[in-house]
Amino acid sequence: VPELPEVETVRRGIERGVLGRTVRSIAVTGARTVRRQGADELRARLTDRRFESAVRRGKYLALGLDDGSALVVHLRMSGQLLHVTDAGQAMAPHTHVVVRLDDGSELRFVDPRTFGEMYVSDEVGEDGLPVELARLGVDPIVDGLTGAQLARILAGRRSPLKVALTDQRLIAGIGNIYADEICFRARVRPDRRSATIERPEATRIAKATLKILSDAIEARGSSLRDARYRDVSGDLGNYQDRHAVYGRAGLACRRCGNPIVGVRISGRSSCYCGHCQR
DNA sequence: CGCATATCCTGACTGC
DNA sequence: TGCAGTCAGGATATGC
Repeated sequence: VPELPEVETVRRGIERGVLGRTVRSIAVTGARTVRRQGADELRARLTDRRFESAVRRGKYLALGLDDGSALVVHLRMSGQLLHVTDAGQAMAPHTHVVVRLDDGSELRFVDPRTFGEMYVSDEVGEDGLPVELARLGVDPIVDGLTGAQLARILAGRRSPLKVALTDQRLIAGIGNIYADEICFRARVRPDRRSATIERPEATRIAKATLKILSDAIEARGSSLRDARYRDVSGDLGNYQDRHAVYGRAGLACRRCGNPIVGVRISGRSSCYCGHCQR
């Protein structure tokens, strides 16, 4: 379940190992991964291009190419973008796209559930961001997030706080896991109506957002038990060990010892401490 | 318009 | 032990 910290970890791996490399050839074996353009189009746009930059916004990666276009990648639920230095290494099951680079290494897109996708965007702004990603809201790590900003975002919304936190058009990069963790750290229940969040609470939520996301990036993301998430080197993240509420329904709260409550908010499983969070 | 729900998909887990 | 059924969720389309 890659969210902002996982995608940022992947971005950093790409930045270290792939920038400056040129695409020799690509092989597409999973049509759904390239559904936006099709295999032929992707091959035509990528072949002989050199990777020059790696930009992230929310959960999207945009890998800038030397002709001004960008390879856009979204991992969705189960996608992995691996940088395999030994091309002889066996293909993982559900490898849908292989991009062969001029140093003999390969970028491999692996995705059991096939929700993830990649395509090449022509319209890329000065900031390296494809124009169609402008619909995304504020990225808490790239842009920062203040209490005042968050208060404006939440004002007048009748839906639960968690719905706003995970709405990519408002704030980009937070998914189900980090939304619950942020609410716990801010001591606010995720099912509170956004409009009822008071200014001091908005400040706490904004600060918790920056702290949780940057700690998670430092820990190289969260890899759950069933998790597909791995970084470009195939390594797991460590932040799952520090989850306070996510996936801990029925277990004792690490702060107060009361059982963590599991509920469904807008169709998504959610966990919070009924004692620590108001 | 705003918010809720269904959909895509495979693998891990649950229960009989 | 085996197997059917359930759950997981990011983004988007559709429904109320």
